[in-house]
Amino acid sequence: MGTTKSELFTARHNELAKAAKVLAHPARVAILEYISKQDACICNDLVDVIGLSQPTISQHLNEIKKIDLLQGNFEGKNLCYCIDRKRWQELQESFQSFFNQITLNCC
Amino acid sequence: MGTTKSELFTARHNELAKAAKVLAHPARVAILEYISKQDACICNDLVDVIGLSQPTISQHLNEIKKIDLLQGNFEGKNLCYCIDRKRWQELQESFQSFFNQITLNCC
DNA sequence: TTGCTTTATCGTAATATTGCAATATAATAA
DNA sequence: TTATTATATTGCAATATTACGATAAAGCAA
Repeated sequence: MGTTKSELFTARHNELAKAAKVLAHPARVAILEYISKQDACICNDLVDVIGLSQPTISQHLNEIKKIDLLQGNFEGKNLCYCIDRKRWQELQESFQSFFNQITLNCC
Repeated sequence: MGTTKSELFTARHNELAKAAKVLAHPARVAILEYISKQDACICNDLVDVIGLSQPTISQHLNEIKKIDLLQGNFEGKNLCYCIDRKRWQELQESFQSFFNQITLNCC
């Protein structure tokens, strides 16, 4: 118990849920918003901008990376994180088509 | 520890995260999709359709209710759950504007 | 009334998430 | 070489989530 029974659901449902899980923390929403507005991003900025500790920020970045939303390139000692636009768009379309499928209402 | 530090984030970020959290479980995605396609919905259907126990379904419905996405009316002994279209649209717009705000990319 | 059906709630176990101090790693700067 | 800086990883504590059996509540059917 305590574990999601993923085997009961379709791949599409599991994937949407997985993406939503990443957005299910305000820090990650804020991080994504911040990165999306920078033309260069250094993680250490994030510690100041977000207000969580460096390990915690690093952990959140990792969650975002897991769904392939981040491209990260080391530029010397600095790490430049960017949004993977293609993946971003994919997710956008997933959410969009989920929200668009409402048709009928009985009440 | 273990608790999200909501006070660090804007209301908008917290609210988007809260909505995302509801979508962050495939059962709830499936439930919402199912309800949205019915013109009448009885919870007991969901137990068969989803494949989780009745208490678990009831719990998931409660999570969805918490963000005001469901209207529920008892019709005799049966409970008719419906999507609250207005709220649904609100959330759709929140996600849409979040995904639309990507502007620059450094990589 | 008794029994049946439907949904909600309680209690609890298993697992996941959040957060951070401490530490490790790896590159640059002096 | 020895700092210094930036990021990642480890380990752990606190809390949250997921799931379900048992039970309660509330209506209908007989």
